[in-house]
Amino acid sequence: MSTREKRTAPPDPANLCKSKDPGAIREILTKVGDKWSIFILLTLEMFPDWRARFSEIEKCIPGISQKMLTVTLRNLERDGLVSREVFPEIPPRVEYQLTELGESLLDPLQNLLNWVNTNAEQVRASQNRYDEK
Amino acid sequence: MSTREKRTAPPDPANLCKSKDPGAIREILTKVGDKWSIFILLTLEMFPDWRARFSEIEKCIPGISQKMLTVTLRNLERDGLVSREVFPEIPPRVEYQLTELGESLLDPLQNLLNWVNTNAEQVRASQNRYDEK
DNA sequence: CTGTATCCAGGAAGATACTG
DNA sequence: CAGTATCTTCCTGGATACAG
Repeated sequence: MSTREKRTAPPDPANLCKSKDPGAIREILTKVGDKWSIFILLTLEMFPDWRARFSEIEKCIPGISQKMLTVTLRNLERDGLVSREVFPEIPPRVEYQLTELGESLLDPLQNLLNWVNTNAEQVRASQNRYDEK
Repeated sequence: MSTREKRTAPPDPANLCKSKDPGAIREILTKVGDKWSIFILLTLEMFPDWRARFSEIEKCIPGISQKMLTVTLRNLERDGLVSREVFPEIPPRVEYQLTELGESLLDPLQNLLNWVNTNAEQVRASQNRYDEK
C-alpha cells in the first residue's frame, strides 16, 4: 500500500527506466493501449472453449472495421497471445483463441480495467475542472 | 486461475464491451499506452516525498524532449494523476508530484509491468518465429 | 466468410528556435 | 529553469474496393 510519507531515497540519478527494459515496456503497453487489442482479448475470453470465429469477434466489437480486426488479430498472433486456425471449408472458417500466454495477460489487464471502472468518474471530474480554467 | 477447460457460457450476442464503458477504457489505456506517461509516473514514484522538478524528471527519462515532457505532464495533471506547483522564484522552480489518484494507478500498472518483465522474452520469441515464416 | 490492397485524413511526436 | 511556438514527419486507423 502506498502511503504519502516522506521517503529517504535519493533522487536517483541513475534512472529506473533502464533497469526495466523500456523497449519492451513501451512495446507491450503500446499494444495494450492501441485502439482494439484489449477488446479483442476481452471478447475472446468470453467465448465458450475460448474460441471464436472472425465474424463472431466482429459482432462483439461495435465500430471495428474488417481491416483493423484483421490487423490487430495478426499482431496478437505474432506476439503469441492469440492462435489462429484455418479450416479449409467453403465458405472458409477461421477460429481464434487465446493462448496460455494471452490468458496470462488477462489478470493484470483486469486489474487495470477495475481501476478504470473505479476511477473513471474522478478522472473525468478532474478533466472538467481543468478545462474550465 | 484460468484453466483451459470447456466453458458452457453461450457466445453472448450482447457484447461485454458496452457494459464496461469502452470510452473510458480506451481513454485511460491510451494514456497508459502512450509513449511517455508511464515513464513519468514511474519516475515520480521514485522521488523522495514523491516530488520532482521538471528538470529532474527530464534527466530520468532518456530521449524525452522538453515538449513531450510538458505535454504529457499537462495531460497527467488534467487527469488528476499529477499535481503541479509553481514557485515564483528566479530562476523558476516547478514541482510535480503524484496525487493520491495517481498513486492508486501504480499498483495495477506494476502488475502489468511485472507481466511484461516476465513474458517479454516469450513474446519476442513468438515474434521472431512469426517473422521468419 | 475471411480476408487483401490502396488511398487518405488526423493526430502523435520530433526538431528547432525563442522567452519570461 | 521551465517552458511556448512552429514546422515537419511519421504512423495509426478509417473508407472503399476487390478477391479466394
